[in-house]
Amino acid sequence: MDPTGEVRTIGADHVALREQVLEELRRRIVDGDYAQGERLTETRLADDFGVSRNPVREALRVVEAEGFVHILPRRGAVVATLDETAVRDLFAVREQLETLAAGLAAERATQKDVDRLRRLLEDASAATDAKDFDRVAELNSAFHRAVIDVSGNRWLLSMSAAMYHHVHWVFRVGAAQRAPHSWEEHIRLVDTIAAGDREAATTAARLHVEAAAQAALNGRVQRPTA
Amino acid sequence: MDPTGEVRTIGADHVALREQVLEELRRRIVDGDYAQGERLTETRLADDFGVSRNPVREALRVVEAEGFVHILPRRGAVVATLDETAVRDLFAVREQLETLAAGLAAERATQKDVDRLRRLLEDASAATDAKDFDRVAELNSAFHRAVIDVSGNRWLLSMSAAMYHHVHWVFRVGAAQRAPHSWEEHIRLVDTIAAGDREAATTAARLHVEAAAQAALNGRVQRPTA
Amino acid sequence: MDPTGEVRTIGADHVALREQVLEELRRRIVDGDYAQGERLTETRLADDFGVSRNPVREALRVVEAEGFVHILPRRGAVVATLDETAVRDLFAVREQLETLAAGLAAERATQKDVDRLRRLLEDASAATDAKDFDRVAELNSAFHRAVIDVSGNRWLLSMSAAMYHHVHWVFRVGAAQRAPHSWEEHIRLVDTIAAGDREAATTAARLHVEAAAQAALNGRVQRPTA
Amino acid sequence: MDPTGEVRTIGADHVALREQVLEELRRRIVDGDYAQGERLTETRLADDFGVSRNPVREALRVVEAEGFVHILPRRGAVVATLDETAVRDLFAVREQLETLAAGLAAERATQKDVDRLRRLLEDASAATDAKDFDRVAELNSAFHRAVIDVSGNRWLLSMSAAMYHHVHWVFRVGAAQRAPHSWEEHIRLVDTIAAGDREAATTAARLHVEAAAQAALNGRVQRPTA
DNA sequence: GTGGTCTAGACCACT
DNA sequence: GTGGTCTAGACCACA
Repeated sequence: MDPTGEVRTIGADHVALREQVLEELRRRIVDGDYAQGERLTETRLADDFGVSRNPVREALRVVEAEGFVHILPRRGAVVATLDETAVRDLFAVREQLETLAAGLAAERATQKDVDRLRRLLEDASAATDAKDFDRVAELNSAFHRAVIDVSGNRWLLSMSAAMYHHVHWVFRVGAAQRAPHSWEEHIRLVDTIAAGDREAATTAARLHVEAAAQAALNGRVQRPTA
Repeated sequence: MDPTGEVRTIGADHVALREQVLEELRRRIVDGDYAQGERLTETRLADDFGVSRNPVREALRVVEAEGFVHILPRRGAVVATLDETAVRDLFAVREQLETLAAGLAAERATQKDVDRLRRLLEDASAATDAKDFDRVAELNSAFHRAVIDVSGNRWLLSMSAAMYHHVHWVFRVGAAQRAPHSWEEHIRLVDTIAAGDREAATTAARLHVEAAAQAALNGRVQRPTA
Repeated sequence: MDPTGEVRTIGADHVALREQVLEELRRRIVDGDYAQGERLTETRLADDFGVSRNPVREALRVVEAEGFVHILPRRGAVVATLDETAVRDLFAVREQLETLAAGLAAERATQKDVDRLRRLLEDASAATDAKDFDRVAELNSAFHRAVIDVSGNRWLLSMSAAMYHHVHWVFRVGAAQRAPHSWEEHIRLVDTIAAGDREAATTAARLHVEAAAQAALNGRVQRPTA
Repeated sequence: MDPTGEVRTIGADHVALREQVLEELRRRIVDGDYAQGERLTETRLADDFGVSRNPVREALRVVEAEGFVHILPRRGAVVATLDETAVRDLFAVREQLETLAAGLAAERATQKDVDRLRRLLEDASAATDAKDFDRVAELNSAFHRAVIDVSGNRWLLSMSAAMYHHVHWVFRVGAAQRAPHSWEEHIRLVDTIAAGDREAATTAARLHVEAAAQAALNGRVQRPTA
């Protein structure tokens, strides 16, 4: 997100409690610490995080808008459930957004952008060799965010942020075995972007998402809780 | 939206303050009551709405997530700016989501769904004749939401909610003259959905969004406010 | 400082901007990034840290109380100068405080306390072998703080905090060659504490500080700037 | 304190608001106007002193560093509590610093220094006869500061400033009956300093502090306030 | 609703 | 003009 690598000041780095709560809450859902269908009361979350209920409330509004929880009036929040329909719907949308991103990226990518993408591929390759699968998952998200970044479309950027968290979620609670395979598709995608071939990039993105959807829907483990 | 038509209880009808604040806040931005670039302090909003600052804070997190305002750490909220790039980006994403919705709707629409869509078209026609343009704009959003509803994809539904508010915004602060024209495209779209022709529906949606984008980008009035 | 190793919550970990500015400011002085005698304007520091001037002002009051800067009325802050007298004065005071601490520690140390001290000695030994001198300096401060912690005297604790930052400063801008030697003295000190011998502990502390003072005064590099 | 006796300009006399707030705040704590354990909100202090909250905040940082209040993150300031342990710890440290000061003073005192000390003793004697106990307490602090001043150790000077305010605090909230007695010990101390006898001065200082500690710990009135 | 925290801006004294 | 000082106002978090 900050490709310049410049030194950040204290002021810019300082994050509000609300923000930290938001990230930790999202992480716990995505990582399955808070299971699907689990009831999340404000008090419980406030205790878990060692803060008062106010920052918790604001964080809950955001994860609700992102679709991670449902908030029932006067009944509190419940972690959303990833049933097959939800996953299918998610990937259908993802395909549309990602093909658009790939096409735009192919038109706009500079050499620097391509270098950045290739570097992510190399890092992922190294992490895969080292069997550091958490890092691989992280780099997967980073790669797709980078493509969207290159596309230059700010709406894609803001809409896809929540989407990739969900994609991550699907694979965390599902199967991780697809990791090695997907990176070959990533390489093809970067090649088409580097070639500036919009058509080919769009197709490469479509194939990648369709393969990912296939994997997600087959490999899924049903674990709705409570 | 509530096809059951059953009587709702008081408890179910009650909407949280936060929710009312959210809708009114969004309305004021979309209607231009709060101009682009305008600074929105929590205290001012709390006064405007006659509530305490807490529900205002939570509503602000949501409109931020929806892209209507930017929140600067320790500096407060500022209404987002609809420059040409933002509009272009918005319509590029809209095209992807709406073509997907149209294709899915063509596959899944029942006779009842088609009737519902046609009824909206008729209402809009009547409203146009009556020169009730606010109602027309409202029906425009309702129509597109209905198509997405028919598509049955819940992700589309949740992602597009914020999107249509933005589309609405673009036309409010831009030009409204496109209204009569767009309904002819809507009729064609419903015809293709009724015919169950996915391909044709996708194309009809694309043409519609492209025409809308064209209109939005040409008719746009520059009114960024300090 | 937190020997229990328990998980800290977000709320407890969150630090005010003022606090971060304070630590970074102190670090930059101790590390020589801000040289002795250098003028520190509030604006410059605010820019350096990317914050407004208010947290900077509050941090300046603290480093002034700690003796790192002098604040001239309506003239701003200047980094203090470590001349020979200052170093001599510092070590004279340190001797008094550290001999008291050692004596009290000998009287009160539990087995757990002794284990903690020995662990620090081992860590330092490892860091010395690894030639990680920054870590050695850090462990040096940690060791002395631990002794004072064991002494149970809260006044010693609060007064010595600033003092050890100064000691660190003296060695950073002076010579680092004393590191290996001092740890032998530390070992002797821990042995006397473990034996519960107040007299011997007091003596060991005195000898250690005197040797450190000797080293500091001989090895000192004169670098007052501006 | 200003032996030159020259006329001071207006500029030099002007003290920053922050400084005045600091001294008044410290005075009110030491005099018990703000009781132990009392909560001190910024707004309240700002009102009490008729200034804005900013100089109050800066003063609070200083009294915190001096140990008069504890500042809880995001919760505000509370006046510290003088329980028996705190007093005992304080006097243990005081003994170390004061014996050092006495020894150094014995080595370095000029005739002028000795005269200055004797004059303070006479003033105190007069004030005691006049039963002006506030003045006596003030002269007590002035005497000890003068000894440290004569010692020439600037670290002692800066560290002991806060310490004597605390000593003063202990006697204000405790018992004042020790005043007459302590001056005899002061006289002996000055005699040893005048004689240039480091050993004897150190001993005299130790006996004095031990007697003071004894008095403080016995005469203490328990008044921790909610 | 109260209170801590930070920012922006105005004042004013020394260059 | 530069820079320390203070005030006003607003965000953020707690109860």
